[in-house]
This record gives sequence, structure tokens and C-alpha cells, in this order.
Amino acid sequence: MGKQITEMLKGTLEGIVLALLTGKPAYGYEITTLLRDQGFTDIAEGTVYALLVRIEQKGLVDVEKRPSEKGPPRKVYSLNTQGTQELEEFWRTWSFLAERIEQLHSTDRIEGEK
Amino acid sequence: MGKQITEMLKGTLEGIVLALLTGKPAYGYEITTLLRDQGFTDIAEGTVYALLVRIEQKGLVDVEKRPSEKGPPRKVYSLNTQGTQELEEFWRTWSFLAERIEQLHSTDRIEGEK
DNA sequence: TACTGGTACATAGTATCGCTGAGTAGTGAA
DNA sequence: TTCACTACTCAGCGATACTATGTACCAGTA
Repeated sequence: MGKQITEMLKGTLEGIVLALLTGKPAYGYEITTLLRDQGFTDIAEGTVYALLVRIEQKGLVDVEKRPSEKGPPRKVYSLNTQGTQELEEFWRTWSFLAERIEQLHSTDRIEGEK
Repeated sequence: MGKQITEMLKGTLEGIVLALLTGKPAYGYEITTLLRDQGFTDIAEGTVYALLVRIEQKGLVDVEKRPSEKGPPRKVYSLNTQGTQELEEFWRTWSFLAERIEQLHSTDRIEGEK
């Protein structure tokens, strides 16, 4: 997919992860595989963990440590009130951007047909 | 709009500018005002000029210097073949991302209604 | 003349964020 | 013991947008 997606994920990946956490707490490794399942095959593990540290420090999630049947204990993240607000703000920002870009996309196509 | 949009623009602003240039060459100052008109009110002039330098160095645009009636000469940028290809790649990447995020958005709304 | 404001471009320094690459550790199966 | 999967951590890097500032040209006006 090239390098474009890397830059495009900046600012959106956080929202994507917050959205994944809506209603269903999850731990880092689980989130990574969820992302891979959804088509983001190239997202590095390290990226996800770093992001989780960030949103925890921003106070957007609550963390609970739980033992795992296999492997080290898990850190389970769940969206709190502040995280929910941040997610809503994310959707507003995303919609703003997406609307304008889609508009450019359609006018581009019309130009192209001339 | 906060800082979310700043991060979200990374990777998309270049595509936005390339799209603006489709079929109609433009110069930096003009592009800045175009962006402002389209709702991107907070984009700094410096950001646009830096981006234009970048896409010129990448060879995505052709540049022509033209005198202005008012003020210093303008640098008029026009999309070339390579730029057009880059823009097409941008649309593919954007569609990939937008589809997945919109899907998350809809499932989020459904979750929220429960 | 001096000043203001609009036009037009440029750039040094900073912060953010995702990626690379490597490492640590626990578990179970071959 | 070796491998593979699970699970988390971290140092260093590169790309990009923002801040702040500067240069320069022109027109109107007090």
C-alpha cells in the first residue's frame, strides 16, 4: 500500500482504536489482531502499544491487569467518559475532513471525464 | 477544531492540494486562500509553501514563474503525469481508509443506540 | 513623505505520530 | 530443548504540519 497510508494513519489510528474499544474492552495484542483482521495488515505491534500508552496518559481509557491463560498478564483497556468524548470529537473532525475530500474526489472525476 | 485535525491532515493535505491542481494550475497564495474558502481556515501559509516545495522536489508538479499585477512574481504549479499518478494512488489509499473508518462509525452508532 | 494593508514567497525550529528493530517473558507442543 | 504463539516494552528514526518570523512588491491615503 506504500507510504501514503502511514502518514494518513496519523491522527486517525487513535480514533480507530478508540472506536474499537467502544462497548468492549480489549488488550493490546487483541487490538493488534483486530486491526489486522480489518485490513490494516501492516500496522506494527510497537505502534499499537505506543498508542495505548499515549491514550492512557491522556486519561482516555481505564486499565485493568488480568492474568492470561497463555503468556504474560494482559493489560485490558476500556473507554472511559473522557475517552468517549474524545471519540465523539474524532468523529466530528473526521466527518469534516471526509466531506471535503469526497467533494474534491467527485469534482476530480467530473474534470477527468471532460 | 482542535489539534485532531492537524494530525489528520498529515498525509491527506498533499492529496488535497494535488486534487485542487487537477486541471487548473495555481500558485501558492491562491492555493492557501482556496483551502481557507473550503473550510480549512487554520492552515498556515508556511505549511502550504513547504508542501509545494516538497511536491516540486518529488517531481509531481511543473512550475512556471509569472509576474503579478500586485506584489512579487507568482510560482504557478501544474500537475504533471507523475503527479496525476500520485493523486490516483492517493484516492485508492484514501478510499481504503475511509471505507474501514465509516464501517467503524456505523457499528459505533448501533452500539450507542443499545 | 510615511504608513498601512494586501499580495506573494521562504525558512528555521518544534512537536506529534507511526515505523523499524530489538528485547523480555510466559506457556504449551514437537 | 527447541519452536511457536502469546503479550508487552523501548530506543531511535523519518515524515509532516505548525509557529513565528522575515523579505519584498505595490496601492492607497493622511
